[in-house]
Amino acid sequence: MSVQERKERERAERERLIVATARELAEQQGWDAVTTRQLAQRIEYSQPVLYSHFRGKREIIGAVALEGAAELAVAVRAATAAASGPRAKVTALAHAYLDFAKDNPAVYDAIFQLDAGLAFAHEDTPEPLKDAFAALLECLGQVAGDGVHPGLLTEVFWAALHGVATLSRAGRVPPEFAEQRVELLVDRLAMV
Amino acid sequence: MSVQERKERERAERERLIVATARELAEQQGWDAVTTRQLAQRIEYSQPVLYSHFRGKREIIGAVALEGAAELAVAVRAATAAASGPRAKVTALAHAYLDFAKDNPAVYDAIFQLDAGLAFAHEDTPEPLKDAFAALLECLGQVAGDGVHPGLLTEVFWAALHGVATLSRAGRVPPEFAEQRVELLVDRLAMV
DNA sequence: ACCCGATCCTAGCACCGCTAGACAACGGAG
DNA sequence: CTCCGTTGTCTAGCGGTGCTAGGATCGGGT
Repeated sequence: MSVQERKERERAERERLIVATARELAEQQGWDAVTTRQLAQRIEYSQPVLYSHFRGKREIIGAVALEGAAELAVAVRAATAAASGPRAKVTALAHAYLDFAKDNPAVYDAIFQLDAGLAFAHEDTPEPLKDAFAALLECLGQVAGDGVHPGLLTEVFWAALHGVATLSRAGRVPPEFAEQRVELLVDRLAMV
Repeated sequence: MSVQERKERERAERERLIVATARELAEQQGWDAVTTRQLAQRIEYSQPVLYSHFRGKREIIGAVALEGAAELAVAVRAATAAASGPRAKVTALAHAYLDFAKDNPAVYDAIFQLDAGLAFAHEDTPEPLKDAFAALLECLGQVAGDGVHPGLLTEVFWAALHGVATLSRAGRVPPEFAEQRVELLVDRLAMV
């Protein structure tokens, strides 16, 4: 059955190629430029090949989103682990989150902005998404303060970060006071 | 010149019809259903007529966005004016904002989510957008606290509201604790 | 009454996501 | 070694999108 195994390996490899190419193209030229024709040409296959791996374009975006969510969780955990003291940890988390959004705008859009057919806040939420939320919760749950549910504070803090991320990237808020905004968020929302 | 005036009036009337129809269709069936063909059919004109009023679809979305921003400003001002005391005013503002987002999802998307080619945070920002921000500033500027720039707090509070609005509408956060989230936001971000 | 400009529509372009059906390549059976 | 059947891939095309060129038609000014 070595033949079949080889084919499966090649197939998995090609699937990774599709996702990586979609991501790369989206970061370079925006998601509008990620058409099935363009994508097929870049991976040097014809369009229908895409549909033998994914049900449609949405599912490709979804794959990029899951990959990105996993990376976001890693980035957040690394940042909080490197900082010492609750306040520094929360500040590091905020920066890690906002930096991820700034450095990977297309991926961030795939996760949160575009409808990639992802379920959230249910038991059938994909693992990477739950894990990304868990990464936030691990840090923020410790600074919720008395009488405040850790999950609730995490949701609100996350929402605030998400708001800052999207509004600043869309130019809806001036970029020069980014640092002060983070400070204000940390000072007031977290009880440290 | 009465003839020319009548024509101008009819033209302005038709422009309003286009915007109103686009908005209605978007709220009913989502922006995806707002195609130039569908829109043209609803106003009982052919497609090219749309392009004699607007440069393209983006500009139509932009018109809906501006209309919505003006309404949002009105709603926020009405809510804060009706409440007495700083804390009640801020809470009312938050509810007015989130209710607007919930009740007019398509319009809210036009303002903040879709790229309608609108400039923000510049001097050439359209008046309704500046005014909507001013409406937030009028209330939140009074609860910034010592040493915090009113504009900065307004931006952060606005971002938090925006985050809550988008994440809850996309089902990325459970709906049952909406009230508690608002309370937490008001309690911590505003100095009241 | 005629002309001419404004106004509107038909038809079409290039692109999109997606799919049916033809075709080739290749492992396994006789 | 040959033939068959499956598996995989491609070409071609469908119905849709935003947008526009060019012709017809209507109506006010002379």
